[in-house]
Amino acid sequence: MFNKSLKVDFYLQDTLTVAKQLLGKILVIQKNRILRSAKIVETEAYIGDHDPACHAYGKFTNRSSTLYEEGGTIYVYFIYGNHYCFNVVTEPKGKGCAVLIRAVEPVEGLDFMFKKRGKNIPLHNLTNGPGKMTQAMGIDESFNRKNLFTPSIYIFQPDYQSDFEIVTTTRIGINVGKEFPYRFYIKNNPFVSRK
DNA sequence: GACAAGATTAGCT
DNA sequence: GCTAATCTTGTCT
Repeated sequence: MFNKSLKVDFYLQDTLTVAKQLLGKILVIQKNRILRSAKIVETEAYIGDHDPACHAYGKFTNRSSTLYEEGGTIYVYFIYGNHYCFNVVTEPKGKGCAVLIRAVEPVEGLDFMFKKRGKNIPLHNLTNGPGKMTQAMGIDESFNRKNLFTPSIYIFQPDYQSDFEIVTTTRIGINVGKEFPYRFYIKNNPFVSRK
């Protein structure tokens, strides 16, 4: 399976292109001998050079330094005292761009996910939000600055996939840069965080 | 060293 | 729909 991993060229593309093309792809994590995988159903783009909501906008800090790495690097940060957010760095080194994975549809490792999220929650609440999907998949700060080209974490295009429609909207939970239509999700997918 | 804000979530009304 | 919880990061002193 690992040999199907997306190559660095995919992540070096324009950030909006990557954000849209990540929909339908499968994120795989194998850590502590437990495999879990999920289909990406919702993403948001953050673009350093003109986007005030991006952590890399107008500044190079300790936290945002990861965003200036080459496309395919993983950027994980802690927010609101409770949650991790999982991002994929895009474009060539030095650009400061990334795609936030906001929601996924569980494929493998459901036992692991329910154990992490709580045994009695409804299936559709397992991974339908940026903090929820990191908790379910077991993503924490130890993944920050790693890349998506290792057997322990990677993304691939499944062989068979039914067609889907992409919905484009503005992003959620931010106070600046609200006007940019940089959020994308798979229409009618029950794991999308919000309509 | 202090302080405010934040790419969220769960729980209650 | 509204709000508390919770703590890291960046900025200013």
